[in-house]
Amino acid sequence: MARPIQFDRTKAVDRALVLFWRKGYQATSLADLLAAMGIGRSSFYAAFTDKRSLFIHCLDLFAQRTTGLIDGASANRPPLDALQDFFERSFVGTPSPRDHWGCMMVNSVTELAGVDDDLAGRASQYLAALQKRFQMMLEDAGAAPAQAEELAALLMLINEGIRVSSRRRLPGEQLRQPITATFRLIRSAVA
Amino acid sequence: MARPIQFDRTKAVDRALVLFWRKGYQATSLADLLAAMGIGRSSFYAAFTDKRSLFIHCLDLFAQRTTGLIDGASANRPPLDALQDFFERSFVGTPSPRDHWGCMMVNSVTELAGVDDDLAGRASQYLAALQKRFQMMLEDAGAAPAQAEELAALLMLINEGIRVSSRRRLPGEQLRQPITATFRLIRSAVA
DNA sequence: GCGATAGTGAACCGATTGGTTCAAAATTCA
DNA sequence: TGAATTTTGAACCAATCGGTTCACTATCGC
Repeated sequence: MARPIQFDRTKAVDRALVLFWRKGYQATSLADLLAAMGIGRSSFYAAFTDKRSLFIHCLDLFAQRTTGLIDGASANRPPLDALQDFFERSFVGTPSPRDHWGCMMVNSVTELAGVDDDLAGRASQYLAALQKRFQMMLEDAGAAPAQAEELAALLMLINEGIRVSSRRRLPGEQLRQPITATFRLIRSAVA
Repeated sequence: MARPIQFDRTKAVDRALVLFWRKGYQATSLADLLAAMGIGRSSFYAAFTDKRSLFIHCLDLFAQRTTGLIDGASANRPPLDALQDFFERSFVGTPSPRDHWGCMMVNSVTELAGVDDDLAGRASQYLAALQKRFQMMLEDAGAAPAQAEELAALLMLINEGIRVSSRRRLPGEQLRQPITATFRLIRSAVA
């Protein structure tokens, strides 16, 4: 009865990421993690130090993948189109269950602010970096620096709103329309 | 040394509400609640049944007060002005610490979706009711029904975004500007 | 083959979780 | 005043929390 060989680290992290994403930090127990990752307690602590450390790692990974998602949409396309795509792709045409998990950074901020300010601050920093990205793309689209900053702040508000709303399992229709309206505003302002 | 007489129920509930608002459901322990409310365990369970029941009660109260806040702003004023006030009052000119607590309904949705769907659903319902309120005020301002519905959805997105951002302790400047921009859009669309 | 290393499951740990019990004390009403 | 009724704190409960220890086993380099 050959015992399962050494576990696949990246796959285990992915499983953990999904759990943290869906249920948040506190509601994800060690037992949940071990079951999902398919490893034992001792292996867990040997490989990831801590529940908290693993969470930080997952949050890191999530942020990295999110910016990667923007990069992917930016290939050879007008910056505004890519930006709009980033928002619409999140829930339109994606019948994936992820649609209802929101954004791990937004979730972490709301769950952990005032509880674990270090973790919440990390998540907030990643969101700030994402917002800077919005800003740069708006400048690429021809917006003046001050205008790009203002519009990026508006986009981040919309982004946070979308992630919260998606957790509410609201019909996608209610999300798509405000996005197109916002981008109509942006395009007319930039042009 | 006269023992303190029977505790003030409404004051105790208020203290609990603040705790739940700031730290969320899970991170608020019974010990936290008892200390803040100034009562003993047995009194707690006799009066409020449950931690969960008390939370529901507080969430209820929060939603009720939020709509009350809109009503307060609506007295003898153009509906759009009142609506805009509701958004700007949340963080401008209010040096209160509440500014950084966000919205208990938004917090509850993100924290509890997928963990306690009953509680999360309740919070979501209250948000939906608030959105209906937005919609009615937009209609009062002269918007066509379909347009009012769309703009209300946009406003709810902005609202959720603001509450998340306020938890991040972002400078109020970054919130106020997108709001005025959004209302500029709304006013031009409704007129 | 062998020794070193890495990975593993199970037992165990103290602390904390939300919740119950109960006798004593404070209040109410006659 | 004295009996009935609330209200109270403290002790207690099982369950779960995150984390550690350790002997055993698979793997890898030689």
